[in-house]
Amino acid sequence: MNQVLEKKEVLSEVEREVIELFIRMADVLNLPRSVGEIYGLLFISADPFCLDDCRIRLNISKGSTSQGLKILRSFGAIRTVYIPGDRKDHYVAETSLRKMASGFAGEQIQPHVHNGKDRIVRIRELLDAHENDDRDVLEEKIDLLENWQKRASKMLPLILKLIGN
Amino acid sequence: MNQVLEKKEVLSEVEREVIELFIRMADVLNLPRSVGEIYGLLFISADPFCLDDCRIRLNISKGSTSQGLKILRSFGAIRTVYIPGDRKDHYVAETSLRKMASGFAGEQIQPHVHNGKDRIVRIRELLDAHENDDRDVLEEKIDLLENWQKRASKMLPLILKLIGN
DNA sequence: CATAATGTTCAATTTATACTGAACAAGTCG
DNA sequence: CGACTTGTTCAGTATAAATTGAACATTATG
Repeated sequence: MNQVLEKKEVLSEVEREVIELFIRMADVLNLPRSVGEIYGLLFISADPFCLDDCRIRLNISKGSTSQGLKILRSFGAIRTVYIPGDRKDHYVAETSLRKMASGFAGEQIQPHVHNGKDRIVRIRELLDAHENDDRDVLEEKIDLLENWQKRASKMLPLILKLIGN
Repeated sequence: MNQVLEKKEVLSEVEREVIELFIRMADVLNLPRSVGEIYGLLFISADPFCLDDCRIRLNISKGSTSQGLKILRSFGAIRTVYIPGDRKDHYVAETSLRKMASGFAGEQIQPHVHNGKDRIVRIRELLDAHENDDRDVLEEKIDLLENWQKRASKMLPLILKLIGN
């Protein structure tokens, strides 16, 4: 019976609009569309949804839904709620901007920043090793790069502070 | 003769590394790879380069180069320098983080924020028009959305201030 | 233990995006 | 003016990324 009814669960216009808003946000943040869809659905819904609820209402695949939930979990944009007597995981949207932003920063931004730092070190090594005609000019550029890098590192926590609660 | 020599201009290891760094940055910022390549090349080079200089050294197409320079110009990441007796435009990388960030914010972020604001207004209209069973809950969610939107709007200039010079 | 429920993984596919290069202005020079 | 230089545009193509769906692992349940 459940299988037959799957298609019936349909989104209201408001729900569709909200989800579209989050699709755009996901795009800006370089996240898959499906992540935006899922978060949007959970955000606008009153009750916790399980994987299949999301899959059916958004009409996306099991794989996408699983991946999307995983990503959302990874930076704390959703959390699970326990529902007695149900084996499935149920999710609700986290609504603390602070939490999500810091999760996102830690998961999706920090790695890049860190990677960049490593790369600059590597570049400096290359520069020191090689005998180069215009080393001074290059050296200055790398200094500038490093300066940016350091500023970026200091900015991140500061921005999170700014966001407040 | 120029055509024959085109291929000779080759990138040093340091140049290649720096360019790769900017390719990564471009990726984080959701910009085409070629934009990162071009900026990286201009950043690390001592002299102004014209479109063809970039194209040849990076071994990318004319179209990509033209588009890439256009994007970089659009948010002030590069500027032209006049070279007497040369009809071509010559570019150098802008190195003021402040300038670039505010250009980027204005060109690539603000439109999305603005678009989001419009969308929220639309959603509120929908909600007011429609007779809905759980309007109160939805209303609350939209309030929250609007709150985020407003905070984001206020944050942008604040962050630019933080960046400093 | 066999069956079912739930979620994950991943190769194949689809979709979105960027890149290419040739055609096309627009301007310059002799 | 006619040939050349320079840069833009855009249809076609290539590339990267997300999605699908079926196979799989894991755990529960009778």
